Amino acid sequence: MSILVLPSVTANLYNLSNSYTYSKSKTNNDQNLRRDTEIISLLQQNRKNLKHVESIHGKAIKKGTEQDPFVVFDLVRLYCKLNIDHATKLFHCTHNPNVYLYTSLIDGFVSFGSYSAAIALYAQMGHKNVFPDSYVVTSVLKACLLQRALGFGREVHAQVLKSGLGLDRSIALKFIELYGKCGELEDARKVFDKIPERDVVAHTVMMASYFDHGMVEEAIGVFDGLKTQDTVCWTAMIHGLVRNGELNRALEMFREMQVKGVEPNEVTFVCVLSACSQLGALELGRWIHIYMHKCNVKFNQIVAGALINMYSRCGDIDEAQLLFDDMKVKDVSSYNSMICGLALHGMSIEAIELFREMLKQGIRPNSITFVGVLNACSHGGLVELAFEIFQSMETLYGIKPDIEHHGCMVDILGRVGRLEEAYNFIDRIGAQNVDDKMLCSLLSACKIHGNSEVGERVAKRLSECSSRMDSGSYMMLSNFYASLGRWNFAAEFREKMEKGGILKEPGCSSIEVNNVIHEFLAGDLRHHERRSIYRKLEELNYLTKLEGYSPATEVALHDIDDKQKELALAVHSERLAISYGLISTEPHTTLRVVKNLRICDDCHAMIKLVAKITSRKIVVRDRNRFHHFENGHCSCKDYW
DNA sequence: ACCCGTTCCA
Repeated sequence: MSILVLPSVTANLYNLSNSYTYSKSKTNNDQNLRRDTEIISLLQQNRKNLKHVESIHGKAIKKGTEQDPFVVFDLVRLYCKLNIDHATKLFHCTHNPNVYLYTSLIDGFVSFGSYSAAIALYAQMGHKNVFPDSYVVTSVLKACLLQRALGFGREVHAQVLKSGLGLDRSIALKFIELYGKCGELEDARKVFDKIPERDVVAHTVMMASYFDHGMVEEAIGVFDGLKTQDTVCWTAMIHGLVRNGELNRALEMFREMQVKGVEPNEVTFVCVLSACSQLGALELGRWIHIYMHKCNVKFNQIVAGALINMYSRCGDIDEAQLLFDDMKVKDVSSYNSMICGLALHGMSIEAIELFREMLKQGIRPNSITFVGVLNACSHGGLVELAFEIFQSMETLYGIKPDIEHHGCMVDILGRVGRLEEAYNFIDRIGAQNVDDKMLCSLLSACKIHGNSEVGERVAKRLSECSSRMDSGSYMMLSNFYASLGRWNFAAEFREKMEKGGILKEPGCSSIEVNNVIHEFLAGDLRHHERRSIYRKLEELNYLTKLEGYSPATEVALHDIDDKQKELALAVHSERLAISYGLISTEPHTTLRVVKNLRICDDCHAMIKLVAKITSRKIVVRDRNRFHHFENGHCSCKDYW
């Protein structure tokens, strides 16, 4: 069968005649014959190509079967995937569209991101006296939850209860999801509790809703309420724990899943790899990588990206690079993972070269790409290049810089000491592009460069956005004033923080030894080998002082005497983690430490010497980037 | 005739 190609199909397409009726000779009483099977099977075979679908549509018009509800239905569904405007026009040319046709176009709008159009169409359906079925309701609820249209969702709920569709399973699932996404957990729970046969899917939806809002224990309660959990349910559990920062619990769950004999799938592995990335658990990550091959996991783009991310965030940028080079098909996310990884390791030139390579391959950068590239510029001190790229975002790639990108620019200017410029930049970009993170970064730069004049202006501005300040901002302000010796101001911000019920995020470092993550807080005495750890630390203090290390007491900012300051510094969490690493691993083993805050000058200076004295490579990931210490030097060249 | 819940990079 050849495809009839009309010269200007699209032009004629929507002048549909009103005369469509089957003549007696073409129909009999069998409903199945009341459809143009030829057109439908043609559409089945040519679903991917807009031109082909258009010409089949033309053929239907010629045959006079273009109002056949089955033909229109298939056409609208295909057009929805190919060209939403075609779908809309065809819909409006259809006489008395039935509920199926409404469903297809509503689904089309949803996948196109036009949620309000989907909702409007559903409302219009009511006015045309077309009665909803369970499918169209689930479709419009999908639009409601993505649009967070809680009010309309409630109207639909009332309608559904009246119409008798209230007991439908898929509708109930969507209501749980809608209420869950909108933060109405009690309503979500009510729907969940009313489902007569709560299966694993309903439990999974309810669980994910709790996790979305940080209600970890409630989510676990729902999970435990099931007798048997399947792969997806376990995965939702692991993902929920990861999202809520319960990384070790997530890994425990993964182990338990294996004990119970439930096969993980590629989604499970992506979640587990994310936990490894955040923990810096390289050995475990490597083991999982090997294990994935045994589980016949599909290595799709997301899985590959998760692996690249894991290796680079765990400090093994070479392995990340090898994986990236091996990828046959690379999309924008693959490049983003690698660019961000290189930036994290301070490999600015490599990151920017990769960005150029990506452009050469014709891959369009997105907003995340630029965060990575600008971060790379920041770590390399490449100010002018950063401005060039920043400007090109909108002019060349049509991407409006958001708050994150503006933050990178402030960071870059601050780091190289162009503080006045950075301040003017913030003034220029408008309040909607300024956040406390950005002001903190500039204030930190002012402190490092000893510019109290700009610093005070920034501090004033930062303290004015107290409504959305976190512990980092308060500590920054307190430390800034302390560095000027203005102890009363310093104390005031600490008090404000305590009164506001905001807890200081404690410095925490972790190190992986034999697949176990050991965590240390500053001055931590919980570890069972604490005696040996502190003995090692004392030895290191002694040896590094011989090498010329002198504790820079001004970085410890309490109003206490110098000896006390030295003591406070001496037990910073990263030092404990390194001491433990030294006593628990073979000589020459690389130590990898992950710290949740930024490393301080003093620890940085000391670790350089520790690496030299012990002939170890020491890799530290802090909040911002990696530091590779070796033989008395750091890969960041003391610039971070 | 429309299809259940879980995924990386800032």
